[in-house]
Amino acid sequence: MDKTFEPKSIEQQCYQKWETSGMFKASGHGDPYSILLPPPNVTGSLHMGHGFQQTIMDALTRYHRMKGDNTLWQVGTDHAGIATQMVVERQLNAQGKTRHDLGREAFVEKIWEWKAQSGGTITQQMRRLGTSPDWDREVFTMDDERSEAVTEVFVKLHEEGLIYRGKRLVNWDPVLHTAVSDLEVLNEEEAGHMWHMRYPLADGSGELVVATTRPETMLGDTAVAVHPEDERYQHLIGKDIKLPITGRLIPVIADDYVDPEFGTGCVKITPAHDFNDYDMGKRHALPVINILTADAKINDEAPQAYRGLDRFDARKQIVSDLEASGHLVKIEDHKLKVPRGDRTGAVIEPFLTDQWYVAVESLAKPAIDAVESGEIRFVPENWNKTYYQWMHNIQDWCISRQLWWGHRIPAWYDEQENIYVGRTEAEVRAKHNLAADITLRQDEDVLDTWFSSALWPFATMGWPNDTTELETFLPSSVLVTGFDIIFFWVARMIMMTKKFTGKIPFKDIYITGLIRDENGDKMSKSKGNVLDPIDLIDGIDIEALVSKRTSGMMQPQLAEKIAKRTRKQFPDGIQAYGTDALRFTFAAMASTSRDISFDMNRVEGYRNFCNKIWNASRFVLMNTEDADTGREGGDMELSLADRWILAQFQQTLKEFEAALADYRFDIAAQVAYEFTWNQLCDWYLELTKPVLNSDASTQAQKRGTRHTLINVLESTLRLLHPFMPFITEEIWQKVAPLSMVGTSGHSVTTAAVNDAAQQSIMVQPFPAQDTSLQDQQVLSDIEWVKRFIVGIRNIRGEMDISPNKPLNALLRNVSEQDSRRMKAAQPFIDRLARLESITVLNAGEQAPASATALVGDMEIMIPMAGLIDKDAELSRISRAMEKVEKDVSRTRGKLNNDKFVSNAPDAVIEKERGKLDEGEKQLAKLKEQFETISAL
RNA sequence: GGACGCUUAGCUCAGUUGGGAGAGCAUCGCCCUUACAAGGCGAGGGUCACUGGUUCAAGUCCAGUAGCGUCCACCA
Repeated sequence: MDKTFEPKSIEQQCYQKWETSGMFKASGHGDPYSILLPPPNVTGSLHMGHGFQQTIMDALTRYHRMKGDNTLWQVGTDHAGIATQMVVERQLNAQGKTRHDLGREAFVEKIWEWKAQSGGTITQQMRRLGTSPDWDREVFTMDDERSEAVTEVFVKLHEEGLIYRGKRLVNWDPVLHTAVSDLEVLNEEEAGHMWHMRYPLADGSGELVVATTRPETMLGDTAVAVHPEDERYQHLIGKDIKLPITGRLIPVIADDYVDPEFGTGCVKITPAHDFNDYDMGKRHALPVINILTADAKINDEAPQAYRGLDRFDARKQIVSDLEASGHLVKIEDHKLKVPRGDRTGAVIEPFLTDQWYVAVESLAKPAIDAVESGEIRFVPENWNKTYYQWMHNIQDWCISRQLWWGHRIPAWYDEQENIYVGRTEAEVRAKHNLAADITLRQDEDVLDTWFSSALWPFATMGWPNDTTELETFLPSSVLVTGFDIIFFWVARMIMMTKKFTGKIPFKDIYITGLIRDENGDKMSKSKGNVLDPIDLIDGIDIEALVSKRTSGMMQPQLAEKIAKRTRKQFPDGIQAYGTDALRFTFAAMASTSRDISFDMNRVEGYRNFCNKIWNASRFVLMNTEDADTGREGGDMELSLADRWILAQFQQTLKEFEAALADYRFDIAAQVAYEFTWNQLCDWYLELTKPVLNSDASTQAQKRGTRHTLINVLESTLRLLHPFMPFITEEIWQKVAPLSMVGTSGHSVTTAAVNDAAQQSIMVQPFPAQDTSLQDQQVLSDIEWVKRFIVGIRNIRGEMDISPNKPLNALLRNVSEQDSRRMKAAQPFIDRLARLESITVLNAGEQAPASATALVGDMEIMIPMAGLIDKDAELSRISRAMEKVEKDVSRTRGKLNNDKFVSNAPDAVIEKERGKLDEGEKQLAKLKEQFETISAL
């Protein structure tokens, strides 16, 4: 084995072996365990959020597969209507063309070409991440079967009256020329103005002043509203206003929606261009005058002078015209929420159009019940509040989009605009007895992408057909996703899956945090702080990184700043850390917090961890290859250390599995890391050396230690495998033949998997918990040994004694237990503390001036002669005394408190008493030492 | 306006049903000891945001304050 771990050399070939051998398939036996991959955009590429969530899903998948479950990770991609259409449109624009130049059919053809070309990117990147979904079951939201499901759901909901077509105000994106749902509109506070405008009464008897943030909409005003009890305006209610510029007459109406305190207390009402005004218009039967075109220019309803102007140019014009005619009272600065499309950033216009809607109220009820009853569980739990809050106020869902890329709506119109909904045109004709000479045209619109996503849990399992997969893998075990799509996706899946299968879509919803940059900022192209998981795996030089971050930008003027910052943060580019280090980092960061600042230092730390595993394995292999590890039998004697590491491993295993059951991947990672590095490497490997390297050890002892060494390593690799698939596989290949693997003859592999697959760690059983190995006596014995060794190391460190210099130790106040432990552990102590001799002093025997360490009541003394700096030792002792004193006085205070003694549980009091006793003894000894040394 | 979250070591974060403040990284000292310098051994470092309450006992429970953040709704 090489001296350092080189991830690049093993990962790709290892993955290929896994994939081709069929080990990613559900085994067909055991309890079903399944996870749905939230389908990424088919033409997208992997970002940190994907890497994070997919690591978690893969860890769960690999863990359950090893546990012997019938494990399926269902994979697929999403057509991502708006996003994908925009990408291809932008490519066309670069050639000076628009999609309209091509026409719908040719444009859609172009998108399919783009999909064919770049559609594999993200799934290839998932492979780099080591994910293990069943690739043979990969689906696409617009493939034939998923499209069939979409049509089926649409038609059925329509038959039940739960999908309807209606003319309403919608959120209109004037750049995309499509309606979007409420969720796709972002309301950000922006600086704007409030214009106060004079509206004269038609009879010339006076005027009122309205305040508005959108003066241009006055062209479509059809009323002015005041509060019914507003005394200032009582006399005006019912009168007519003569609208400036257009000269139209509009009434003054009373409606308690108006807040008399705000603005002037008079509100201009524009039903066609404001949601609240629209409602009020309905209440008062006001006319609805639409003044905008689909690209948000003034239309022909307005006076000639304004026609064709963009709404913001029209605003300027109208304000200046009102000012000229004396109708403008004042302009105030005003902060307001501006609605913008989440894709385009364009200001969204409320716009009156015909759209398709899902009536969600009846679907929401069972979906709420499913969470309230506990059938579906959010993790962390408090996300259910977010869910309830939205579900209880849910509005009908606008599902039609005026795009070309997506599922075409299965509705047809005849020449009289009658609507027919059906699976196909033929079905529609048959059902409604429409003669062949009646021309039908299909609805031009496509469905919201989230409509097909909502069907994911059952559409991926073959619905509407009755399949064994539906029976076996629905509901899935857990959904792993971010809180940003609870409404978009999670809620809608619950509604649709309940509706069409009667089942819940998944049992647990594990909501991950959002990965942010090292400053806690969201990663975005325009901020130039995006990290690509693949770059962390393979590394990237600074020039490539800068050009990646600054190319294809929407705002090229930011490029320079971004380049500068990038060069500062990564002067030497990014190192290649490898997949396992990245995955382990993701796992270790998956705590309960909702924002996760990604810290490059941690990746480096976990890369070092990989190297640690690598080198520990080298050590084990050096000592077990070509040696007798007990695989073929033979006498074995396990040392104290051997039994200790087995007990420690069991403890770790238990905590690890408990953490996974709670989706606490951070704890699981922490526990595994701590065991591997701080127990296995720092102590156990060192403790094997005295056995293996000593001529005094018997064959049985050496065999026992080698046996333990190789098998604990083998088990540890299996423990770590769900997080670190590659390095564990690579090492396991060398370790397994020396260990007991295969000798007991059981494996979780499916019968369909070929023999080569048997040679993989990923289909080995996960380590089994075995309480008989959790020997408390052994654990505390080694605890004692560690304290002994650390005590001496401590003296060395403080006294600047070289670790190489052999020392002679004296012991005083040695109990029977101490003697027993000494006997069992002396070779360990001699080696690790580098002692030349250990002498036990008899009671009353005079000790020379020494530096001292305490292990319980026992004193370890290193005679000072020629070694020790007196002042240093004195300051060391007084520091120790201070610590103990602080503890003792606090404990004594507690025990002197009657209320504590009478109220606290006995166990707690006992513990405190023991602590006090121990502390006082220690203090006495420290004092004695201090005096001895002072006297020198 | 409503809901939710955060504030613990220089940095990034853990801290279960209340019972002796932890990890990684960074810092300081010693060490190329035959697995590993991407390493070993040791050390220093915290008024747990603030105020009050409950309790024998509060980082942990309750109330309030301040700062930061997210989501939802929205007054033209």
